[in-house]
Amino acid sequence: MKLLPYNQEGYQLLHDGSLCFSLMEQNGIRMDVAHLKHEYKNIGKEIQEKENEINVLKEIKIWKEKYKSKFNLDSDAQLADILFNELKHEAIKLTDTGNPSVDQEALKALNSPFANLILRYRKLFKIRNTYLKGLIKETYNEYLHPSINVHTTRTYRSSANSPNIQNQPTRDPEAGEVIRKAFIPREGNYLVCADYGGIEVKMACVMHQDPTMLKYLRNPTTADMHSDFACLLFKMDDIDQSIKGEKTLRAGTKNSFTFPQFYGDYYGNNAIGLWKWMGLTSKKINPKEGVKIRDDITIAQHLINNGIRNYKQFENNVKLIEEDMWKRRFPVYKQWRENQYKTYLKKGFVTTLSGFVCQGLMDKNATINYPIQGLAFHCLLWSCIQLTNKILKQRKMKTKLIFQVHDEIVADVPQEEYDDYLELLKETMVHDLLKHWSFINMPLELEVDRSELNGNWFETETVLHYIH
DNA sequence: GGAACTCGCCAC
DNA sequence: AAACGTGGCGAGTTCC
Repeated sequence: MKLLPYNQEGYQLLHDGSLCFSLMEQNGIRMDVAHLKHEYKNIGKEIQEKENEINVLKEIKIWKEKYKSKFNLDSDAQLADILFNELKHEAIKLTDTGNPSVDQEALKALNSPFANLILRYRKLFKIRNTYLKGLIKETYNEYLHPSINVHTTRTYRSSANSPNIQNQPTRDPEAGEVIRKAFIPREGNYLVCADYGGIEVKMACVMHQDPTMLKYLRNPTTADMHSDFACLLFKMDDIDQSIKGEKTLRAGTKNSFTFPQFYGDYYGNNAIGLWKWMGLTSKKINPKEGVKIRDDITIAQHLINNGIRNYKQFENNVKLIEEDMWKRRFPVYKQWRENQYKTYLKKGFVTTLSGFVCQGLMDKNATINYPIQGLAFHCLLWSCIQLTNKILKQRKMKTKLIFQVHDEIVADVPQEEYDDYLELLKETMVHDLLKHWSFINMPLELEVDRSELNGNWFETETVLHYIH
């Protein structure tokens, strides 16, 4: 895969972007080394405890008898052999190469003390060996200087290594706390995290200009795409996000239907995901199971009341909503997708609006997704460059950009510069970008989270939600 | 002893 | 007819 600027603008973006990121690398991230070392020991003890608990189980006896001195708790191949050959469990899923899988989903399905302990052990092992170990290794004089690359991805996104600053845990609260508490601002500073809301969906829309999607994106306070699809999928009149179960259904729709559909997924996978989000554990529908919606009834009971009595019928509804989505709601978007692929077949490449060529062997999804991901990231890259220029040249501020995660910029900001920096973010990431790329014909959203003064990356609060 | 592979899992 | 996009990395494993 060759990376290739399409025009002068593309070239300049990578040139300035490289310089900007190189400065970020120099700035570095302040780390709480004592915390890292303390947690490394702490988690180590927990790992040892789990090992001890696992070691007395009957499954381990069988495992050790078979593998003798080669016994290795960290070997997935051995684990699969014991579970599926020796203990005759049924494999519920296979790996890419056709072997029985022992990933999280497969082990959860076994629902045994042994499988659950392995999962717990793995999680702790990951926190210690991938994250804590990597952070300790790469921290010099209390600062971390991750490498940021702009030349490694087919999509023209960035990547990061040593360590990968772009995949630090956050969704799992336990891992998030252990790791993100180690990231701290300089003395007297805040960590300020600014991210674009829905930038990929917006950049897709910039290209396809589907009128229905435009309407959603131009009316963010009154229209909500994910709620609308949730209503169709679950046969509800509306979604009340103040009800916990209904909020979950909306989140499930977003994560298991809308976004995967945009990436090129289909109803079959979506239905499996949605079933889990509802809290249903087997393909046989159980009216007592599932999240509670309004009037305190389960989603399973609600579906039954509305004529969906089994998984197959639910999957069929997802199929109907998929058709509705592309044929009736977003026909222009659908046509644009077809045209992307046709263009590629004819010319051998597609381009991004930021000035790059996507070429090489691509399947249909790639011709659709690469230009979207690239352009979305280039919104952030452009903002990083402008922010850096303003901070250094125009304002001579002490604020430092320290890293970036695709659609989020993290800065280390002195208390006295905080108000100015917040204004700079709004001006640059929203107003200036809209002027710079006038093809962006919809509002942009900016969310800013801030740590406490002398706080850390784990304990942050939202200080701004800006739409313009 | 290192390269290349598999698997699993973290992020957007 | 088939069916989810982009990365990095630790550990195990296989091969040379």
